[in-house]
Amino acid sequence: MRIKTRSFDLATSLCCGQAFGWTREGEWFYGFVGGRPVAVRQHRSFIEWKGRAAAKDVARYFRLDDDMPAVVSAVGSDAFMREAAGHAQGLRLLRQDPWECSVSFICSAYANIPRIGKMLDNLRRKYGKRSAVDGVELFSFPSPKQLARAPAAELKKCGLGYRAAYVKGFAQAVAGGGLDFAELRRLPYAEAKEILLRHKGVGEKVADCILLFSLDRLEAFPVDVWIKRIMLRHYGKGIRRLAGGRKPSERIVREFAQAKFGKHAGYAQEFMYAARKRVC
DNA sequence: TTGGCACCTGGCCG
DNA sequence: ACGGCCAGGTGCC
Repeated sequence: MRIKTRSFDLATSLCCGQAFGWTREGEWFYGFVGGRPVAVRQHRSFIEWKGRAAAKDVARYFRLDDDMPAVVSAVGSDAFMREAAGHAQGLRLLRQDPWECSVSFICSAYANIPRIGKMLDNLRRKYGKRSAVDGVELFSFPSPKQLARAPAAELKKCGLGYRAAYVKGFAQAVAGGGLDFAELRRLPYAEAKEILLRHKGVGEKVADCILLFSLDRLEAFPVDVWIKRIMLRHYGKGIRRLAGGRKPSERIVREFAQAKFGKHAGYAQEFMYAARKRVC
């Protein structure tokens, strides 16, 4: 099956660090869309895939509903951001599953990218269901129930370390109905974030990642060490003014960015991150 | 509200 | 080889 696209680049979107579940073999990417195992590739302006995923789920996952020229013009109010967006051509945010996205970023704390990928892969292999597409073996992401009942020591052995307790607690909240993603999706940014922050292992940055990558809150602006560095380099003057002489905190950087880039601030963050080696 | 420190663990560096 | 250092943050004081 295939879908025609515009302003879309599959590899850029899948490899910019927002999702961890994809493995690449040549031009094909293997992973899950809408719970279904798929192999996806880009051919000219088409997204092409093998597997039983529905076209509407593919379009939804890759956010083909976003109007990219409008997004770029909304966030590109200065030369630096326009240049960053230019180097990140075709990058889309992905609309990920909130549960998997939450666990992914809870695991991201104080780890590096290869290690985060390893932790999540270990969880899939230990608790997920095995399937295959095109002869390639794939494991689904474990359900909240599965991780809720897994012994913390077992999660630790997947390489989660001290994050095991956070993941287990979060899984119990989701499995037990104490956290409802469908409800979060309906709430405004600040209210949804406040609820996420109640859970151990979810701080400001992780909450913003969950909101941006899975709950359609495009005004979320996750501030990690990279983004903070880039923001201070290019907007240091304005940020320090907002900080009122104090050392700029992550919160100040985020508030500055949200005020400057507006309701699509999250895209500005992704453009900067993707272009960091080129222009930052 | 802000600032500072410890943290599981695996991969990299010297 | 093998010990020290650091990593996409968070909890806690």
